[in-house]
Amino acid sequence: HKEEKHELDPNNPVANWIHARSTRKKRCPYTKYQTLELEKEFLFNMYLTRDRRYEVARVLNLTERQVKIWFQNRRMKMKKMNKEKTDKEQQ
Amino acid sequence: VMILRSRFLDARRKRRNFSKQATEILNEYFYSHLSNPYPSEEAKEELAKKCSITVSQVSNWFGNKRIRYKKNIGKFQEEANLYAAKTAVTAAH
DNA sequence: CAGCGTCGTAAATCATAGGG
DNA sequence: CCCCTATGATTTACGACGCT
Repeated sequence: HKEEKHELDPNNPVANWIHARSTRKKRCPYTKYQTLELEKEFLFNMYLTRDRRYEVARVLNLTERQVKIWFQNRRMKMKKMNKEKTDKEQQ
Repeated sequence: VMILRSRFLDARRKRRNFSKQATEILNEYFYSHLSNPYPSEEAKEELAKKCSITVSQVSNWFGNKRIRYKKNIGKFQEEANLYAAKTAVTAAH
């Protein structure tokens, strides 16, 4: 399936690859404190209510969008870890 | 305590480079699908089996390869020619 | 339609393996 | 042994699509 922007240049082998849009925000590594607090919140509940999201974002000086996406990524990470664990147990 | 925990978790990053044969298989796929180097889930499973690595590792390898290739195509030109020639020989039987 | 969910990925960064 | 860079893994940020 398609994702993000595709360039249109017949001669370049990379032309039809997926490319991030130039408007995408550059990845900004979170501080140890921010990550620790996010992990604590995740331990409390894997899914955020709107109020918790607002509060966590305010305290950590992140946007609500960043907090929302952090939780989405964290759930995918957990899923991956669980999969690797069960894969290992199955031979 | 958290320091010890983070050190433990970072231990997951302990790794060995993939075998020469595995890298060979991955590169053959990459360069023979250069216009669309996005293996399907099934293709990833097959590659993982052939390379004796996990599907996640195959995904990581392609993600890293695509970005690093794109960032400096010139640096990979020799490698690209090598695998292109190899594929041509295979196709010629 | 708004809005949050997953899935797969880009791109940057991390941590170290390994070679000179 | 000491750099140094190549390499595999992890971390942010989205686009595409799903469901309600």
